[in-house]
Formats: sequence, structure tokens, C-alpha cells
Amino acid sequence: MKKIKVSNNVIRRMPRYLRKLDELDAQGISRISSSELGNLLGLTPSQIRQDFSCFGEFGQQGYGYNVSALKEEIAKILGTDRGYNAVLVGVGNIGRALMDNFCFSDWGCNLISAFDVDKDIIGREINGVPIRSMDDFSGFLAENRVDLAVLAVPKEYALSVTDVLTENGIKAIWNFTNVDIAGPESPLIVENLHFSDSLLSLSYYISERNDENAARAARLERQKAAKDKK
Amino acid sequence: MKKIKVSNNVIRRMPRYLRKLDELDAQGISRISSSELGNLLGLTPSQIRQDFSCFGEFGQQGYGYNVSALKEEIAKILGTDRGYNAVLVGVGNIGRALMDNFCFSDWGCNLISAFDVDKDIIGREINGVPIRSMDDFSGFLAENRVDLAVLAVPKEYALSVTDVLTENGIKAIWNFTNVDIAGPESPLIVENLHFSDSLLSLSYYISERNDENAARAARLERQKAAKDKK
DNA sequence: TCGAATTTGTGATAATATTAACTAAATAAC
DNA sequence: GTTATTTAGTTAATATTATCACAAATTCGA
Repeated sequence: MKKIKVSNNVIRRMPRYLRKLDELDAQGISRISSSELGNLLGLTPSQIRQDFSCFGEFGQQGYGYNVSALKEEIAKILGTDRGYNAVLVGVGNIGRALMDNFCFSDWGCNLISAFDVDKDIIGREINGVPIRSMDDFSGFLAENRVDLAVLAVPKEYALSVTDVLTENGIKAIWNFTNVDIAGPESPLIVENLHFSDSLLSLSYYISERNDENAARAARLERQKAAKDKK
Repeated sequence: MKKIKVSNNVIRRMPRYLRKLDELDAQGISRISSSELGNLLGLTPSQIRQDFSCFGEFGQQGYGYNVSALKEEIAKILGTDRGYNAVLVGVGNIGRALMDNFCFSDWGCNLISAFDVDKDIIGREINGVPIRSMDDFSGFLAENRVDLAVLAVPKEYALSVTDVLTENGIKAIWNFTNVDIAGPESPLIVENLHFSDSLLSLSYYISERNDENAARAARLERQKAAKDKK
């Protein structure tokens, strides 16, 4: 087991492993080798073994990995057993969708409160989670451990609300706004879900494929023309 | 300008450049150097120049880059000028949030229709976008060019709906379900927005920092104890 | 107009990340 | 019980990515 800092790329793959293992476990599959897992995920067995080796030895030569044990290990590595408390800031459309649909507890997080400025929804509850006024934010934090804030306010407010969060001692933010809320120097831990970045990447890949197809078609066309001439 | 295949990492950075340039442009800043941009984004100037050099020469020695010209170039690289048509499949919470809040046209996409199976919402319109029945999906595709589908159905239906989409000739999917809808061999272009993966990464980084802090505290504690003893 | 100061684009280099090869342990077959 | 097979963990090799360094082009103040 290596003890050096684990790279970003590895961390980004761990949740995928976890999801796949969950799926296999649900299917009643109890044992898997690195090559089988690699086939399922489109990764090389080497990479999988190397990734796991960052955190320990979870397999058995000649056997492979026990699915449910490995699942537990990875879940633990990712911190799902730490019972982090989250608050949602901004109960607009996205925030609402998260409260309704996203099962925080599946991933070891407790969504303990939501906050908004809209008087019409303050005091209500969605899925057992109360919506409080931003005025009560600081007081709430004094009485509750909060490990992360889910930022889902309209983008115009992203920066000012981030200031409020940091002033109140929030150290980690799950950012759904389309704005970069922390500069390179910031001590905040920020995880961005920039929808537009994602869509633009997709747009690029579509364009790339279209261009390839167009080039291929043009080549065929030229060949055909040359043949007809002859 | 290099003509080799542009790497994934580069593509993932391009949208960030675009967003920052948009911001600078809105602030009336017309000129920027790679080092200034690097400072804003936490990247090295070299990397920025190298990234851009994959696509052409957009700068000017001794001057830097013209913000709005560069913005246009990058937008074009990402395909925002191609007028891609998108359809939304699944008008639940997330789908609804996208229709209400996400401005597809800002990124060069036209959301031309949504589809769902819920009779109560079929026939309605949100933000000018009509909601149709999945029964009409195939017919709609016959009459309209559709470049990508936004998949926002409950995860139980993710795979079966993906089958329907591919059967109907959809080649690219923006996937909001928490499920991997395409294996390694699939010809589909899939861009995933796995919320849970993102949250778990955040959870890891929080845990990592907590552990570091705990280790530091323990070290100080030991030092203090040793000193007291003496 | 000139010369110093900028700043790009790029080839060379350094650093990372991935893949392959190897070793040893465990299992399965006979 | 012995042997062939499987397969993890690890070290080495390869490939990819990021950074450095510098020539060439341009700007800008004097």
C-alpha cells in the first residue's frame, strides 16, 4: 500500500467503482476479478488494481475481490460512514429537485436543513427536511455540526451567498451554480457541478464526430468521382 | 498548431475558459495575457497557451489575447455555433428544473421538445417548450433533426429509455440519471452528470482534510504532553 | 524611431498516469 | 496431495500530460 497523496484521477474513479459494485451486489454477484470489473467499466485490470492499492489490499490472489467487502471498503474510503451533515442553500428549482429526488442518505450524508430567503416556503418541510430562513443560518450553525453546504441559488447570488457561508464557517461546498465561487487561493473545498461545462463538452464531442463523418463522406465522394471519370 | 487528437483534459478545460472569458467580456475587459488568465483560473500560463495551440493561434506576441475574439473562437471550437437541437426525455423534477432554469440557448443549443409518459403534463408547455408523449417520439424524430437527448428519467427506467433513444437514432445523450447507460463498446456519445459521484468525491476531500487536521492536532497534543512532562 | 519590456507559440524536458510484466499466493482440478 | 490455473500486488516500462525555456513578434514609453 502506497502512502503518498492519492491523485485526483484515482479519486474520481472510486465512486464509479462503488456504483458498479453496488449494482453487482444487488445482482447477487459475490466475487469479481480485476479483469471482469475492468471489462464492465472499460478500464484495464492493471489500473483497477493500482487504484485499489492506493488504499490497501482488498483482494485475494487466485480468487479476486469479494464484492460486498470491497464495496464496504470503498464506501469507507469515500467517507460515507462519517455521517456528514449537509445543508441546502437555495430552494429553487434545482434545490427542490435535490430535496425531492436525491437520496443524500444513500451516500452517507444527512440533509438536515434547507435555507432560503423566500417567505412563502420558509417554515415548510420537504421530505422531512425543514426550510429555514437565511436569517437563522448562523444560529443554526452554532447549534449543529454542518460539514458541507449545497449551493443551489441563482447564479447572480452565488458569490455573495458563498461569502455568507464562509463567514459562517462552512468549509466545503457542493456547487450547483454555474459560477466559479472560489479562486485558486481559496481554502474552501469546492465540488462543482457546472451543467454548462458538461453540455459544452458534449457539444464538442458531437461536433468532433460530425466532422469525422463529414470528412469520411467527402473522401468517399471524391473516390466515387474519380472512378466515374475513369 | 498541432493536428493530433485533442486530449480529454484539454476539452474539459475549454468550457471553463469560455465561462471566464464571458465574465471578463461582461466586465468590459478586452485584453488578457495567458498569465493573467492563469492567475484567475489557477492554471499555469504554459498550460493555457498549450491548450489553445491545439486549435490554432489566437494570440499576439507582446499583446496577449483579445477577450471577445478568443471567446468567439472557443465557443466555435465547442460547437456553440452549430445550432444543435436537443430533446428532453423525462419531465420529472430534474427535467423540470432544466426546462425552467437552464438556458440551453446560452450554449448554442435549442431545446425543441420534451417527452414524458405522464398524461397529466403531456400537451403542456414550459418556457415555450412543448411536452409530448413518448409515443410520438419516433414520429417527432422523423420530422426533426435531433442532435442530442437529455436523459432525466428515474433511474429504474434509465436503461430501457436509453434503448428507445438508440433505436430511434439518437447518437448523443446528456445523462442526468445515476446510472451508466452505455458500456465501453457503445458507439453512443454519453456525457454523464452523476450527482452521487460528485458528492462522493467531495465527501472524500472533506474526509482527507479532516484526517489531516486530526493528525496535526494529535501531533501538537503529543508535543504538549512531552513538554508538560519535562 | 529606438530599445526595453511583454508575451505568444512551440520544441524540449520533467512529471504523472497508465499499462505491462513479474512474483507469489490462493484456488481448482485431477 | 500434487499440479496447473487464476489472480492480486508490485515493480518496471511506456505513454501521456504539464511545465519550462527561448526565439520571434509586438507593444509602448522615451
